[in-house]
Amino acid sequence: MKSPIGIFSMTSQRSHDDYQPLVIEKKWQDDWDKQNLYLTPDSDPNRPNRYHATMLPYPSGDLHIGHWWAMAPSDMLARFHRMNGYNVLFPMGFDAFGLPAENAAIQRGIHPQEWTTANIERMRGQLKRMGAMFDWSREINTSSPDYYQWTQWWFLQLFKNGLAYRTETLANWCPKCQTTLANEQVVGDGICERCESPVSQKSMPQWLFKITEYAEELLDFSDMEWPNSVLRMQENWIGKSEGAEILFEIDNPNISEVLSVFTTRPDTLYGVTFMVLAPEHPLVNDIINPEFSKQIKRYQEDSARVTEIERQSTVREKTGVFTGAYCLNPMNGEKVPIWIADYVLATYGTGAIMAVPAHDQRDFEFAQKYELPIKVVIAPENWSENQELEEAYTGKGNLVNSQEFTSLTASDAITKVIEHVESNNLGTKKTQFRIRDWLISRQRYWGAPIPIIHCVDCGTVPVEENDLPIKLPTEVEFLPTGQSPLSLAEKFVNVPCPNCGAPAKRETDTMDTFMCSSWYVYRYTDPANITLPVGPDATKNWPAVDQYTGGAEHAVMHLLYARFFHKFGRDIGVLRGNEPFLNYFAQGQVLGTDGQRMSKSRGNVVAPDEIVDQWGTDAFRAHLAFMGPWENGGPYSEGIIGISRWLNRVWILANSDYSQKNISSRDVEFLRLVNQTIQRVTHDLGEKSFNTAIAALMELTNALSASRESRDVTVENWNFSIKSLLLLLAPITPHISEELWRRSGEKKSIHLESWPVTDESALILSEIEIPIQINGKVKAKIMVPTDATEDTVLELAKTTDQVEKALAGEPIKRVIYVENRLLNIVI
RNA sequence: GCCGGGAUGGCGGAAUUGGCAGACGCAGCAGACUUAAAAUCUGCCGAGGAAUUUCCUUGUGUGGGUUCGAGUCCCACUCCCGGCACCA
Repeated sequence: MKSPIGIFSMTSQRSHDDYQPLVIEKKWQDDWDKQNLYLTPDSDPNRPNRYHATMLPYPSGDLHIGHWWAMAPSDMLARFHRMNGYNVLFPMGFDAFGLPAENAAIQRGIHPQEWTTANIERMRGQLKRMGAMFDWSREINTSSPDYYQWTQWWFLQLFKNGLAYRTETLANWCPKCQTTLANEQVVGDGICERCESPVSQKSMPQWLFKITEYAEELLDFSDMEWPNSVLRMQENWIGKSEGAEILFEIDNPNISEVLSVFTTRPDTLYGVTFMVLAPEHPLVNDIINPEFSKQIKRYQEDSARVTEIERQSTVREKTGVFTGAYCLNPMNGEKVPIWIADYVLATYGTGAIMAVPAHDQRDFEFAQKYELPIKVVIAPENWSENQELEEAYTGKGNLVNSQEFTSLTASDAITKVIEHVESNNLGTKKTQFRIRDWLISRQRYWGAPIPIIHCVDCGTVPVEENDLPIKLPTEVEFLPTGQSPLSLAEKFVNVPCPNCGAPAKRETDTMDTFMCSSWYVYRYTDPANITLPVGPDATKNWPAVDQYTGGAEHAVMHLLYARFFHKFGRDIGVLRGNEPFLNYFAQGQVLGTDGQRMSKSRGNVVAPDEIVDQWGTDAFRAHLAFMGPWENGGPYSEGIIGISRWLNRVWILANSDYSQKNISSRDVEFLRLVNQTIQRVTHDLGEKSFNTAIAALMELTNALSASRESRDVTVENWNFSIKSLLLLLAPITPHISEELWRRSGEKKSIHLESWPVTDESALILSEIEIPIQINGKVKAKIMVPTDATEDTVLELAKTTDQVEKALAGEPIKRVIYVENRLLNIVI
């Protein structure tokens, strides 16, 4: 592929120079920088604030096409709103802590700090070449002490409010990254979100945040305009179930503990024929009948060896063993055998279930395998007593075999049974969530240290806020050993207890990097604040992000954590409002031209720098925006040549010395098209439909080319159309727009101009072409006055040859006329 | 299994409320300009047919339906993508 740029003939008869994007792009980027064009004031008396943000990049080394795909249209959107009279904040920064820095540093034998700083330098330059309106005065770097001091501050607030706690817990352990992971970071069939290794389980003391405290509120999406798919993902992840916790007495006078289970189907309580505990359930060892202890032990050991992935496989055949113990059904006192089986998860509900094989497929399969009784208590349609089920019946129906509850509908019975157990202290109504607390401990080096000191006498002591930041020591051996690298840094670890002064030890785990990105959008609004992460003036000016953009792969990670942080921040009086991101738009993912994910091994990586070198930033921006709907993503298209041709035509048009040659009546039509284009582009950019906005601009360009040839509109109208075109282009292709704007004699930047307004009166038509259908098939098209009545149109239609022929004297049964749309004659 | 989204020419895609399917662009074909190429400009471009500047038939994943009229609404299904998954 050879670049057409810069090889245009110099001998052409054109009166202007050629379009050289690289030259003008550099020129204007420097100029904008010099005049601080994109510095955003905290407020502006004449322009309401509007906050746009796009997810900040991880400084991996090079800006890749995914960054462009996410950020270039985001910039167009921010610029569009800026031109529409808002004081738009559109900041940029770097999410700089995290494993890749550490891994790269280990590979290259340099410090993660060095690697990160170099990458940020490089990527900042690449971002500047994008020509976006980023306000660089507010740039943040989450790995700088000025920033992570406040990440630590957030930890302390969570700790002081009882929402951060440390506990020995089974955690997801990535053997390759040598660190624990949050549930949200384990993807697919139990693999690490970062390195794609299979994740195992490991028990160790870990710090967690009680995101579960906010589970209910996190399900309230009422203040948010988000894609439905992302809301449903969060909803599924939070996983609310309503039901009851029911208490079963153990049938053994020596045991005082009761067995508690969670069920969403208290209506099926009379159908319980056995109980199942998870193998790890703490009650197992207490209730076990000694005769059975050997096989129970063996089963527990076996299931501990089975990986979490295998255990959660739905196709795996269910296994279990009888404990020899029984409990009593609280409704009727029936003796119910207690089993253990690993299809019951220790980590959900109470880690124990009441099994109702007739109405739960899993219990049904288990009962069949171990020949346990199956008792129907909800009658399927046309079911007769003692008829055996083929599978569990989970549908609606009325209760049978359920004493006083018999013949109630299942949904009524749920309420009645809950009332019954509550009034008899046999259980309570209960809402259960699937979401677990957020595990934030990482046993790696390149993260913010957790500001906690462990003292033998005082226990877990928070660092004084005045002592922040707790700086990450630089002289540390950070090779992954499974042990926190900070634990080897003696100077760091050994400190006096802030409480009693006795020798104590610092916490040596670092924080999950998702903590850094949970609050970063506020820091942009108040980047220099030295007393708070964000001050009250800033939250007043910028209470929330009005428009957030970024990939949906963060649906249940970043986007959920940030909502949790915001609600917590509100509750401690630091933040305003209920949500961090009022509008969120998830752009799709760009793939290689082969439709596969871009990767070096596949050799299908499209390098943005090369494209910019060859075609220019403006062409690349417009090309990305023109490829298709932003939310779809898809294979990268090679067709940037089309955009390049178009911009070249714009260049020629705007540089033309236009003079009118023919007096005509085309001016009305011409102005209509210009105004229609203003209307379409305004609508489309507002809807983030960049591809159709560009199509409309191309149509206008084509029409202008024709008018340039025919030279039959006034100079005034011509100039108006060119200015309109440049203004409409400004958010999409900021550099060529600026160059041509200034060449037209304007002294101020086009990016300080207002968005053009549609002249509605120019859109009014006196005549319109409408199709004439016979039985729904188009037979003719006729011009009619826009205010024509049905009768007029029908008479006009009848006079056309095609309609006359098609009617062939048949009587007209019916006429449908849609004003200014169509006429359909039914015969 | 559950939740969400999708399927339109050779390709990317367009189509306010049910109202002319295929805008805009790529690729392709033909032409103008040119010594030539690039650039620029013009025309053609879903399929089949009539023997062709026009007209007919057909056509938006499949099968039904509603309607004067369906890419769009309803029912059933197939395939693809994303998420969750023994969650009681």
